[in-house]
Amino acid sequence: MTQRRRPTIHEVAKVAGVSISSVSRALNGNTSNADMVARVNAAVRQVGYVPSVVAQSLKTRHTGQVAFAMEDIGNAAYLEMVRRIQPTLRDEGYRLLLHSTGADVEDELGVLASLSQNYVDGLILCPLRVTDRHVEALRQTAVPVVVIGLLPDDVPVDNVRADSRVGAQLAVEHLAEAGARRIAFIDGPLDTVPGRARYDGYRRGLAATGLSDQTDELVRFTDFQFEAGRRTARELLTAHPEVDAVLGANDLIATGVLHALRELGRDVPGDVRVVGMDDTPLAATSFPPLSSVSLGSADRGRIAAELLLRRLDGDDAPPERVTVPPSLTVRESSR
Amino acid sequence: MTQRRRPTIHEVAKVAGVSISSVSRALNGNTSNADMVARVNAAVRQVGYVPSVVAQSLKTRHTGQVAFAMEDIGNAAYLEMVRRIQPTLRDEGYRLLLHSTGADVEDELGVLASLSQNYVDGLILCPLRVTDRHVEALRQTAVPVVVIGLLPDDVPVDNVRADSRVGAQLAVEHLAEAGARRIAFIDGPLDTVPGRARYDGYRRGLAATGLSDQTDELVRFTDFQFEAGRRTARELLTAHPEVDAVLGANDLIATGVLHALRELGRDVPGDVRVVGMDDTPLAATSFPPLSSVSLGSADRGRIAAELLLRRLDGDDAPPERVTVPPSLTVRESSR
DNA sequence: ACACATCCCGGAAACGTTTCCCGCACGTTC
DNA sequence: GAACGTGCGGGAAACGTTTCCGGGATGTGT
Repeated sequence: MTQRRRPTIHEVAKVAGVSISSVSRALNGNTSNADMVARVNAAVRQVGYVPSVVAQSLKTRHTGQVAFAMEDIGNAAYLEMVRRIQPTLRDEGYRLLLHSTGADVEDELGVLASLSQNYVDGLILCPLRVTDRHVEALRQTAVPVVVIGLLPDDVPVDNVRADSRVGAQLAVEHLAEAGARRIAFIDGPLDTVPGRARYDGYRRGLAATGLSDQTDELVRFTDFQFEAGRRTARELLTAHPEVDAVLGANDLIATGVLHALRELGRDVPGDVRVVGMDDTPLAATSFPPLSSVSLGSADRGRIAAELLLRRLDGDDAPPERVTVPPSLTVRESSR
Repeated sequence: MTQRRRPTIHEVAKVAGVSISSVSRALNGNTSNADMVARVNAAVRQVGYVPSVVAQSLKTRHTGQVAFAMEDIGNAAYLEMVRRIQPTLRDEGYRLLLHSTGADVEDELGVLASLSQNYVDGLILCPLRVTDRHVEALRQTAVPVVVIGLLPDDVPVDNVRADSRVGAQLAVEHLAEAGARRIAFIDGPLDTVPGRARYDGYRRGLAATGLSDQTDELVRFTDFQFEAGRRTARELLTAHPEVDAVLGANDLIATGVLHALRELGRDVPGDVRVVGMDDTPLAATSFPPLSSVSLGSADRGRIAAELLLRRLDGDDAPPERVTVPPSLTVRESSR
């Protein structure tokens, strides 16, 4: 554990018998003298030189780092995004900084503010809510930002979004097509962006399938969690035994629904069909395997990373907006 | 989007009418002159100054960054770790860099090597396997490293480990106590660290409960995945219908086992009891809810972060080894 | 053979901080 | 009132790179 100081470019230069400028040029491929390159490389190996990225960053004004900020990496959708963002960035030589904001809007704004400390070259942000202060901060960031999620039209920032409204509609249409007539919906909180969009999609789905005489008596709002889904489904199905299909606003809720149905002795999909949303790994492992609407989390992550990379590459085209279409994966729970 | 250059400490100094040294001192709390502090702060606000962490890093020789490297963040155990590591580090002002190595040992070594680029102050590493080259690299890292997982005794590095051997043994003893006599085991690959340890624990559990006359005919090795578990369980249970309990080497495998049993028309836990390992969220949402051995992923993450923070704080006590004890959560699948 | 363009390499500045060192003003003590 | 210690603030060096610039050597065309 000898803490000898790391060799610098100066030692390399001395050993190779050249100037530090030449070392720098040789290492960065800005020289055509093959002999020089060979000598420098030999010296580098001899002294065990590794460039200091910090010094490089100071000089070149970019860090090779990108941050991804979201509420909680434990959320399956964000997890899928990270899994795609990281390799995409790494292939281009960028490191990924992870920032879980918790449900804290202040913290989210803090991330945006801290960008001017310039330890990152760019940011991918999944905001919980977009407040005026977000918009303000987004307008004047020092580095490129890509936002995943809904964003007002006039914010000049690259934007990748899912279409969970269409996704929910898709699910309702699928259920109706399979013969369901009393389609219940267990949503998350209505004052969240996805909660609202999914509710709208549900209503549109009913309208599109001629079931819109149905009032909201089959709709419940709760948390995007397993237990919440289970409890809520139990109440709903006890009060409305005529329900023949349930859409859960995410896979956790839908899995809770499956449990509730089992407890109530109802067969899935025989008595009641169930569809979830997000198409997380949970959908395939639940019983019965859960039909689920994929909102393309992985794709959104990849696209966001690609958009950001383009910006980092100097592209200054106008901000782009990409909407990833949802797709339904039908499994046994609604077959 | 005016790309005005960010103000530096020099502008602040000019506006405040003091030297840059004084600005630095005032900002870092190294001055006792309250008036000076006030003037500097005013100037900072006026010009909108934010210190460059890169320049600070170059000068102070630490970056405020810590890396966490593991195989795949998609793995629930690693995910739990990250969820604890990140806040723990953040509370002390450190940022977290995420590095998924994929199943690539070279990449893992690359992470270790890149530490000498000193863009991080420390590393938390979950190695897949520990080769001689790992040991060598770990001996001479430039920054503190904490390894989560098994590590040879003579590697002078802080180490946090689970005891998955005892964990597996715990599960077997629990199953035996509940009345099981023919306890099968579906393990991951035997040439992985956890695969080996869990197999050993399984054998010890059989020995401890007087079932060790049982040969390995009830043991299978496959991947740590859902489909693998399902397929393997189907084969195993077809060949050995007398099996009255199955231990899955992780929750994914065990969930696969639950599906297989349902397909074969066997009741859980009536005909066959099932226990998984890792106690991931999946255990609570599967049907029936899965008993599972927690290996304390979250705790391991937290402890690793705390150990690292101590090192970063300058503690040079001898390397520490912490073993987190497993604990069994009994749910319906083995009740 | 001379002028000129071209190419390489070394010196030095710059990136934006922190911190060492020193001079100076001030307060204290005799 | 002079000598001394104390403390505060400014100048400058340093962290480790990249890159601009200029000088010398080399090559080419007439």
